[in-house]
Amino acid sequence: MKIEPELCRVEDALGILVGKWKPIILLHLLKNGTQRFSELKRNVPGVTQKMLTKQLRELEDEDIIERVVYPQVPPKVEYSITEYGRSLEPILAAMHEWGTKHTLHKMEKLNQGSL
Amino acid sequence: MKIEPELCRVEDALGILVGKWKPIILLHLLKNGTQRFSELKRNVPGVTQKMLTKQLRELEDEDIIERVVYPQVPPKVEYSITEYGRSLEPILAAMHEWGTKHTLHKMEKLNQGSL
DNA sequence: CAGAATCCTATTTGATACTG
DNA sequence: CAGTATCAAATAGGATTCTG
Repeated sequence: MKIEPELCRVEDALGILVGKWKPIILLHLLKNGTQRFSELKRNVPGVTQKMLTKQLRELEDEDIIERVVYPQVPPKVEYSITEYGRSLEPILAAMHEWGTKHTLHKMEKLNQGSL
Repeated sequence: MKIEPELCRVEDALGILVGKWKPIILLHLLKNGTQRFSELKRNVPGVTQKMLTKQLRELEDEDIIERVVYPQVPPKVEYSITEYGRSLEPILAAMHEWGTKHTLHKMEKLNQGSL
């Protein structure tokens, strides 16, 4: 690698991924494809409607996900990853892989402390 | 890829990288090796002493960077990336690369709007 | 169903002054 | 030089209620 700190664009990707519920939202859309608001709400345990709406809007504003409203009663809104959003997948995968190892790293550290 | 949302460990890496000054701090340490507090302060434009200290401490707590204090007057404290911290480099590189493309993406979007 | 609106708490970041 | 300490501002997150 060679990233010049002055030309750093790390924040662009980071800013999009940051948000308490964004990674899990993205993973669900990546895995399951299109999902309704209520499906996401079920699949993202603990999220409130307000926060789910907010995080979805922010992802939509960045063209990472697409929002389709079906004009009917009761309302139906579907969310899906855009092609552009799918380009974040390698980053999520890399972080997930790192996190898996990180869990081990922390356990080793704890064990050292108790020896 | 195949990340099961239920087993998601994305947050581990994300949590470490999140912080207004952390990416740039890491890039400087990755590029320039060991650096003193005052050097980092110079190299990270706009950061206050308080925030620099805080972000460095958090990275240190996660074993991403190492802090070495030389017991002398005036004080001298050096920071460097740990081997473990260096394992984050591919993630930073991936985000930087994505961010570079993202800049182009945004420009295209703006151009579309003005056509 | 998929939200919008309001109110509230918690966390993050920053400005400034002080210190061994 | 490399911090601490204090206070204030900004942002993120959450609980609850209401609605087409």
